[in-house]
Amino acid sequence: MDDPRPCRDPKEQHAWAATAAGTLRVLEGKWKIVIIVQLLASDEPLRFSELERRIPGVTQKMLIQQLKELEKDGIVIRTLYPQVPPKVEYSLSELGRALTPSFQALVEWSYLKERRLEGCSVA
Amino acid sequence: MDDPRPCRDPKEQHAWAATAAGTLRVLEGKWKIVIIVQLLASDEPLRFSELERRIPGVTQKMLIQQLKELEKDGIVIRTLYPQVPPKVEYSLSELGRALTPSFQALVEWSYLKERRLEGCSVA
DNA sequence: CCGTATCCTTCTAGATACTG
DNA sequence: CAGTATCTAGAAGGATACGG
Repeated sequence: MDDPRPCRDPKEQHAWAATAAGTLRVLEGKWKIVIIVQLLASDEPLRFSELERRIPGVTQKMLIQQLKELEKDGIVIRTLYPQVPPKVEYSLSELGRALTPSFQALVEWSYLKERRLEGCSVA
Repeated sequence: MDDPRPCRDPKEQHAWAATAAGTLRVLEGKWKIVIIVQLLASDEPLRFSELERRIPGVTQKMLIQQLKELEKDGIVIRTLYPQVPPKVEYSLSELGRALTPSFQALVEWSYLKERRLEGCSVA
């Protein structure tokens, strides 16, 4: 495994850590990870109601709130079709899709952690 | 880039998203990412005071709180040297170090995002 | 040096009801 | 269908003081 550190100079490391942590704060929020994973897992853009259906337990308020923040941060794209009844689709931006490798790695890690918790052989 | 989805069956995708999101909740908390990045960036275990010094803005209370949770979740290891004055070192467990690829990818993504924000050529 | 204990503020999330 | 508007409870975070 490669050295994760872009630089060994302590002051640079510090700046690096701070930047990373700051940027990653856009992923904070109880439902953002699930939303992104659902959009990653889907071939096509998802309608608001479809997201709501796929994310059990979320309320409309929370869903719209987190989607708005993700949109503001340039991660998801909202497309409104001016129809009656209204139709809105959400998809990942290029920046959002660039999260793919990170999420792949995190999902693998989550499997590792789950295996550790259960202490059993899922494989 | 590979398909991030472990399975195309919708029901499996749902379970996958839920599991991942649940597990990743152990990374929630204002200071956990910074703590992990600092420990990843360091060759050696870090003393409590050293972490405090490297994470500007954190209070003792928050630092110890987040460290305790990370320890409870099996990500960091606390080692107490029974001396006077006391010495405590924190390091990453095997599970913690397994976060390396994820964090590498996330840090790269954060660079991408920052470049996007600045609209300039860092490279 | 490495924490605990208290108090206080802010932020988050959820329930519920309503609208173009 | 896809939201908005209020209200409220609780969690998270922070300031400060103290202790082994």
